[in-house]
Amino acid sequence: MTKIEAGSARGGYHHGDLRQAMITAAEAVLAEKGLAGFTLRECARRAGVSPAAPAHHFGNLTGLLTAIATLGFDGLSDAMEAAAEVAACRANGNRLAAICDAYLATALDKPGRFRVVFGQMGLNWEEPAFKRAAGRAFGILVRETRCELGRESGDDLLARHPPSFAGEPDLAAILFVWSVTHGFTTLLIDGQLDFLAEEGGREVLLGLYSRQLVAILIAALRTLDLPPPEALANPRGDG
Amino acid sequence: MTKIEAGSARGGYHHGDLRQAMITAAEAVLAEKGLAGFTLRECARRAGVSPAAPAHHFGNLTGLLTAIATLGFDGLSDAMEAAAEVAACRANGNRLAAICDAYLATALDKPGRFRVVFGQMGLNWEEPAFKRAAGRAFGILVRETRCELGRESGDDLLARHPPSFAGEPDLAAILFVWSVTHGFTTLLIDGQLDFLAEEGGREVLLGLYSRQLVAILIAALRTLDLPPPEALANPRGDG
DNA sequence: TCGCTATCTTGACGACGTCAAGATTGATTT
DNA sequence: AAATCAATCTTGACGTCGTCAAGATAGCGA
Repeated sequence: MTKIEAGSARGGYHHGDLRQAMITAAEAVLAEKGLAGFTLRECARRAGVSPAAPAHHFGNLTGLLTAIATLGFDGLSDAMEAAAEVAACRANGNRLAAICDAYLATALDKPGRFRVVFGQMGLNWEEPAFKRAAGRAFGILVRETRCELGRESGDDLLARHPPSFAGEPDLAAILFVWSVTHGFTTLLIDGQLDFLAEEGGREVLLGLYSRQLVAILIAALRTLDLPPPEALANPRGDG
Repeated sequence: MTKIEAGSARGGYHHGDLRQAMITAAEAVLAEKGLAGFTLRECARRAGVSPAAPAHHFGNLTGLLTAIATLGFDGLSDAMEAAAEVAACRANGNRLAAICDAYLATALDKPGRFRVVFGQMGLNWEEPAFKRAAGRAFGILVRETRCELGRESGDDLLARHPPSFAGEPDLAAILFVWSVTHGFTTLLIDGQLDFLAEEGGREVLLGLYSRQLVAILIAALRTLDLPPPEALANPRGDG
């Protein structure tokens, strides 16, 4: 249960730092029971507080989930930055590949938190801290994808107000990278690939992802050398 | 509300075809309120039946969701088969690209149903009908990916008992296709890309997916010409 | 016609998120 | 130092949820 000592911080009526205690409890619940068993009342119980107390700090359940999701985006950003840094120091290391690996690793490390971020629980996208965290994570993806494509790190896409990516030539590549990474991660996390790994466990799939899928992704970005987008326009002929 | 006429089929105490009525009601609820507002009681209400009635047909909420998910997989399979058929008849049509488009289109057409299939609601994977439907959908993906790769449609991967894909050389390509498609679909459905489409709406992103992302995917499969897997082994040099 | 069994209702249980009203306390002001 | 105030937390309640046990109903075969 990992019950936080009841009424911690300051022994009595007032908790002292309930906001942090709630977040800690929430992460513990997510780690133990996953998103399915996640409950506001349970988190309040672990924080040693009545069910109505968190309302003053988070408004409602959505507020708490948004706070968790903010942590999730920040954790994702930190992991990606660290992985890119390590890869950059290694000979033949690839920053973008490292980021893709870090994305999956982060999700596997804290699946519940990942599901809060990218699930369908309805977060508060107007929360400034949350918006900032999400923008940072996406910004890393944008930067590293363009770096891999050999682009100069000219204008920061996220700095535009409003962020209009309509004419951005690299947007397709960026979303391609994100789609592969997020798609595989989601499929694996949600158990959709379990029927493939009955004997070998998840290690086989992890290796497949890290060694083959990401390799295909990187190779595709390199060999195709996408823009100008006219070169890609309708090679399928069914439009 | 689209309330089904109370106690339909046969006017009285017994409904007559409650199972189908519940599924119909469930799909209506999903279409109107989405997965968030989905409730067993609400479905029973629309079917004109008490909250405990569905238990005899579905066991519990998971059973109803599994039935919906089975429909979801079947709808996905039907859409992919039809799209592939159409693409095959067109000059320069690409079956795999058509399948990727159909995947996204199906999800956009019935987002609630899609979220039941691929969400984290906990389905009953032991249900034979559900397993069969899921296997059919995955089989289509396998078949079309191998077709695109120029493989002979030799052994049916899904026919193996148990289905061991460990040594399957095309598995990476198959999962790559699924990851791209599922990843973009999930990101779009769950609103993660909304901040990109403030002015252009979703049409811009749809066009980007259909014309560029899928094109990159197909081109990658063609140019890379993956196996033997040794050719791909560790081109990143960080393993 | 008589049961038998599947089907559906009723009533209840505990758990959930949330709200209104009241209690408590730390901080600010006088 | 005393008084005041705003923030914080509790209590109790409301409606809704999924699920269960027990009883009512009705289609169906013997």
